[in-house]
Amino acid sequence: MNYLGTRLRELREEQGLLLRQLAAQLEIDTALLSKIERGDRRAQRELVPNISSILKVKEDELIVLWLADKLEDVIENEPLADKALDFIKKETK
Amino acid sequence: MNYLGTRLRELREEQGLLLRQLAAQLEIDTALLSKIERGDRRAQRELVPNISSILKVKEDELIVLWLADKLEDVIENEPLADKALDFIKKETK
DNA sequence: TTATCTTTAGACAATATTTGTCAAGTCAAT
DNA sequence: ATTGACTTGACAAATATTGTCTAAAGATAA
Repeated sequence: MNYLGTRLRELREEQGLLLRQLAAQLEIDTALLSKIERGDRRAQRELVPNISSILKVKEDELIVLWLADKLEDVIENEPLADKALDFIKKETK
Repeated sequence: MNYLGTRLRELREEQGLLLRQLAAQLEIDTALLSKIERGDRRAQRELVPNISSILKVKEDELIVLWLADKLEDVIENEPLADKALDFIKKETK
């Protein structure tokens, strides 16, 4: 899964921006942005606010997606993922 | 939070084992085991099955705790943690 | 108190993982 | 066939994590 990257590509295309244009604004390499959108790399946490302001979308939305990607990285291929999620939801409440 | 380490210490003490005894069986350094129990280090994923067999507790229980610790590492200090957890629970269902 | 045993702390080393870069590649449209 | 947009793969650089060693702290008994 790649929630953030998928959403970024969607937003970028909606706004008719090229990878290199958005990459330039974010001051990152075009290839890296391509990888982020495709889920080959994760965006740095600090990049998310920049992205949200450039693409004019609520920061919270993107942070949730970024976190979801990170959570997925932890639980992928883990049969007990669901139990762990329940556990932690219960614990942190 | 340190779910796994807390539980390990509990189990080890119940069984009257010293750090160095358990560490020896796990073939890890005593100081490292101390850190794991105290949450200063995370156990390696592959260690969990060994631990469960030595302490004679169901592997699943410890894996859930290990995963919970890892999930916590991702969401700690994140105000949107709860939303991300909900999101991913919904998505992976 | 001192001697001994267990556990912890801290600095550092060793490893592993993640992120970033570059150059070359594909693919579509012209 | 050239150009422009994007992707890929190998590698480098940067970060993060895990492990080790030594000394210190804490407890307890002699």
